[in-house]
Amino acid sequence: MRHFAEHGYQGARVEDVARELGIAKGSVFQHFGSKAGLFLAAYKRAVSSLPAWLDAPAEVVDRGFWAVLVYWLERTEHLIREDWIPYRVSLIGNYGTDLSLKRDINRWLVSEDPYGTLDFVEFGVARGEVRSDVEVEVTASMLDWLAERFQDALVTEELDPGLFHRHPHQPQRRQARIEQFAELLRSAIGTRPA
Amino acid sequence: MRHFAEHGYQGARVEDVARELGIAKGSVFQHFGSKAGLFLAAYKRAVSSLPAWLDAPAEVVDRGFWAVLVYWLERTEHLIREDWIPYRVSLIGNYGTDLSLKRDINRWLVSEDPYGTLDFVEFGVARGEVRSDVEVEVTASMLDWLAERFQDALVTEELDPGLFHRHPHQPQRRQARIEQFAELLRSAIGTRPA
DNA sequence: ATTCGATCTGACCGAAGGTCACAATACAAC
DNA sequence: GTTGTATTGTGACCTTCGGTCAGATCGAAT
Repeated sequence: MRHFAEHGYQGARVEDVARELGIAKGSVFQHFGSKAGLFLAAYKRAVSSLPAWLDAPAEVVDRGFWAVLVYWLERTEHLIREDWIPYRVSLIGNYGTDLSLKRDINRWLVSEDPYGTLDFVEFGVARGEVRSDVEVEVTASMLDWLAERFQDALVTEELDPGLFHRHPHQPQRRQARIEQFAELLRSAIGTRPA
Repeated sequence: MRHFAEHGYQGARVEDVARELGIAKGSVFQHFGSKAGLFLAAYKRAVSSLPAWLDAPAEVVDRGFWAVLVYWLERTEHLIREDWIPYRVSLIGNYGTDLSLKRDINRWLVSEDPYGTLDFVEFGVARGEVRSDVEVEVTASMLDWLAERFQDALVTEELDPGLFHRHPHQPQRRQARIEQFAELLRSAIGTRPA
């Protein structure tokens, strides 16, 4: 994980990873089959170590779906500074490998749902905070896509369409963006006010 | 473009591209500097060849923002079948290269806005069909992200099953998906009914 | 025809993913 | 402890492919 996080997928060399682990290059291929297999294992570990939506503190969860959403949006930057390696690996897996590996990654994401997005959406629907007139899967996909992309933009200039990094050092703007984003999301998938 | 579309980024070999063009490998590097440079050029061409939002037929544009949106959502599948190469190249650029190349791609997308998303959103705001209580950039980013992702899902359904979808391809649900997607988007960024 | 810069060429290089015959180790049976 | 077998580890070697460069070729100006 660390090596991929530091060097990217292409930039990471299997032999270096092996040397750091004190084993021979051949052993890495013995265990993981290929560089892609090695990365996939690292990716799964990285993503599994990240918090799921409903892992927010109990008092936040008690306040409901939207409190949890805003909690994580605001918390992302913090988490990344504390523990940037899994985020970086996840970013690389999402955008920086190749399509066949991306397919394996996606299959895994769909089957494992490591962030518990489906649970989270169902939690929101059960509380009457998320609309139920659209299939849960569609809502969950939308939340997945947008939250992932928004976090990625928040975190890295590589994927930022100018939202956060165009004007450096404007924390109040960042906060405004988070609020606007949550507002758009609330409008999209929240229950309509009567 | 064709070669990248058929083989992916990693799978495309510069020498093969050169041979197909009837020139020497060295010449490719002369012109484009590197494989990444070659791909970037192909990517720009591919995306530039795709229609912008407001390139929809005049009578559709006359019917407003949401008519244009639905027009393109429904038309995408057609376009992809007629002319899959640029879509595939765009997909590869979005997910299948590496982060440093992705950075260049993103810079270009932000500076060129090849789909004219900002124009399109401003068009919608001017007609009172898109909300104006949120910064245009945020709205445009959201539209960009979702439309891109939606399109990718359609492309990969045809070209690379299992890459994006929670569910296997179900043609009869296609229309429903498009409608739900448009509905979510309308809720998110449309003007609120009074 | 000559000159000279721009462009093209392909043999060559080096890096890195991947292989495999052999070595080392672990473990079971006696 | 010894022997036999299976599992795991090793690193020299192979192949592929992005990238380089010295020389060849082209083309416009004189």
